[in-house]
Amino acid sequence: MAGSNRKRRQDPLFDDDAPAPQPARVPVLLPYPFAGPFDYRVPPDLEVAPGDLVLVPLNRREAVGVVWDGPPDQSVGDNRLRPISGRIDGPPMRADLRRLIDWIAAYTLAPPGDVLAMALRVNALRPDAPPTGWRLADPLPDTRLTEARRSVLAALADGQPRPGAELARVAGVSPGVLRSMAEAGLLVPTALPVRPPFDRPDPGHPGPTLSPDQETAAAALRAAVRAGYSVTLLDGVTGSGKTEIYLEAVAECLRAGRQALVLLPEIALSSQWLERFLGRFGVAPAVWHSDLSTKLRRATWRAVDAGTAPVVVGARSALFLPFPELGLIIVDEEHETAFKQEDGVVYHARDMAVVRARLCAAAAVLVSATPSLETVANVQAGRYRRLHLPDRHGGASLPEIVLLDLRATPPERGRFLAPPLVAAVRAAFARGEQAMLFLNRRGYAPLTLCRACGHRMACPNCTAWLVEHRARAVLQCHHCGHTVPIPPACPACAATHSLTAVGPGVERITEEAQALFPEARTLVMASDTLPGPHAAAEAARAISAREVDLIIGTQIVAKGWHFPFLSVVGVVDADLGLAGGDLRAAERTVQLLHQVAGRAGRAEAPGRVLLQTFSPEHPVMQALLSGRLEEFMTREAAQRRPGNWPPFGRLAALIVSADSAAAADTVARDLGRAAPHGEGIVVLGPAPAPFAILRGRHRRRLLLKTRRDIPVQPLLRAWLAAVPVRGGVRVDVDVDPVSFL
DNA sequence: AGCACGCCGACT
DNA sequence: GTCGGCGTGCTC
Repeated sequence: MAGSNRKRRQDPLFDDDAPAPQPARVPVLLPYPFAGPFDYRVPPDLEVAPGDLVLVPLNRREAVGVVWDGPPDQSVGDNRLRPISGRIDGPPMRADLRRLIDWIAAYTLAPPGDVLAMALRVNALRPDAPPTGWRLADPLPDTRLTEARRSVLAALADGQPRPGAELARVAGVSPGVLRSMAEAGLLVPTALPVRPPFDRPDPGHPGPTLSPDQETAAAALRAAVRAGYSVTLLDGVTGSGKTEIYLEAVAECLRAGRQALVLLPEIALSSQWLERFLGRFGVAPAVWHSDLSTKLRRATWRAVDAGTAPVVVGARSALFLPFPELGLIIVDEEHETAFKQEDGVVYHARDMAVVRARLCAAAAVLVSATPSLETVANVQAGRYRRLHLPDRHGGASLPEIVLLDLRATPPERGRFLAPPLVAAVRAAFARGEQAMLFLNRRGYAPLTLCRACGHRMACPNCTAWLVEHRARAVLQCHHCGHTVPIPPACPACAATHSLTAVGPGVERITEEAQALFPEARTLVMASDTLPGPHAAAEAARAISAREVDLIIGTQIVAKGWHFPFLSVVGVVDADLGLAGGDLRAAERTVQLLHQVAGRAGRAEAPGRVLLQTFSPEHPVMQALLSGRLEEFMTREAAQRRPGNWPPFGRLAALIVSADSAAAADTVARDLGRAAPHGEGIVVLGPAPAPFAILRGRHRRRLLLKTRRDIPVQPLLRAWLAAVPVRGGVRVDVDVDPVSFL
């Protein structure tokens, strides 16, 4: 505000004839990894204010930047200052979004420019955006008109600009005619008016009837939406109707004339969610994800900015959309690790959603059947409120959980489905119901070894085995994508017919299932068999239409689907996620398996879930068996508290990576020596990162663990500044790491 | 991130 | 003899 003369107020202190107080220099944030904004000189004929998009000279080129806030840093002398080239038309970036960018940069230690780059990638209004439509020149030049040109003029006679493709079609001319008319000065390129591309959801549209419990929760959320900033955890078992409840909060937000954002972990798999939204409001919401078409992206961005997209459902990046009136952010499946962005700027969309809510005075609602320990800790500390739903809604009972001890009832040799599971699937088919087999592993087999010499097929770039994909006849690394044809002989000992698949993937389970149930119509759901939203939506439709008997899938089958005829779910390897000493392995396994189990028996048919395990006595299995998840999470939390592990302490990881092990070791050792120390501060490592070699780079890891009242960012900044990092070596920072890869 | 400058290999 | 590989350095 101060310093902007765009809106010159009648101020007695200023002589109206004198130039308005325009600062000589302003900070401009550029979408590049610099430590902070650069100062630029403001030319006398230009008026800029914070948030304006500007074109500036940078080195030997022009760059797009955003005029930032606060005083310029003055570290560069006036003589070295270069002038802003010009303002870019279009709405400025609003203050709350600028604060969000600053906040994320400060918290994650990412260069602010890198965070800005994410927000600008979301911005569909680039300076090179082509004109989006045509209107008639005024006045019209006096030119001879052909018949084709006359029909174009007729099509534009109502004064409404039209997009080129539409105009050519309506006028019945080729696009070339429009081009030549533009050259002749008859047509002028013009921005199309913001058409509301999204219908206004009607909060009064009759939705489903809520149970008394649901109505109580909905009323609490409505009140929260009216009250400004707050964070509420909405939790309850799968099937308790959480979606219906938070859609009431969305309705209340709409009644208040504000916008709502719903973040889903996997927007590509949201077809059923959209149907429920449609059922509640009668119209579809705006959808946002990274591979929207340019046209739809632009329309959506503009509509959000203009406030004519009242509800947006989207993936992580929707957090950076320019909502002018954001009143509510829902984070559905808040425990999902998909909300953590792992490359580039490393941030957790759930936590940043809470930050944005605070900056916008909006309500945040975190939704999950199995809330993360972080969120539960925030509830217990009084920072978040909690709305708990005790029951499944609509009379459907929770599925019966059965533990299948693989030691007691092992599968046949070379098979992976134990007889009781086979029998349960067969029984479901006999009743005309559907069954699902869940295994969180793509491909045919996770390991290939030579029976003759014991050689294991490993990735040359990563510390990982190659996964066999038999249908494509290749071995593939799931970390770097390295792919080789299945070799005809062992590469180590040259023995033929000696390579053996070890362990199952969904492909192998499919093979086994087809042998066991040859009459069943089988559908495989994995990220590589369902490429994109349409394939996933089509699969969901086929299942709901009972065109499928058996569903075999990886974790994408767990995501919120509602399959009314599915009554038996078999978990092929319930122990899978527990291996490897990850801090969150148990928590994540409970969350994933509970979610998978929730797919069974949501309608009339009661569900049965069979978990194949080698350790039925494991607390994770016992928690799933008893359904007392909260108790389990409390015990899990109790184990983390004494060592100050998250959520009771703070954690940050430094990943050192280099082309050579020696270079990585040197920097890792230097970091180890310069490690911060003090009361409540612990540094673990350096140690080889769990994938010691990834994509050909050698990786070492250090962990900084502090008491919760000690902020890690200043420690990290000082630490990194103390250790010079030479060329070819990178040190990546991950504040609040969720995975330990 | 770009885009330059800067020193060592296979080509018109 | 040049074109060109990408290593590292700088950008208000």
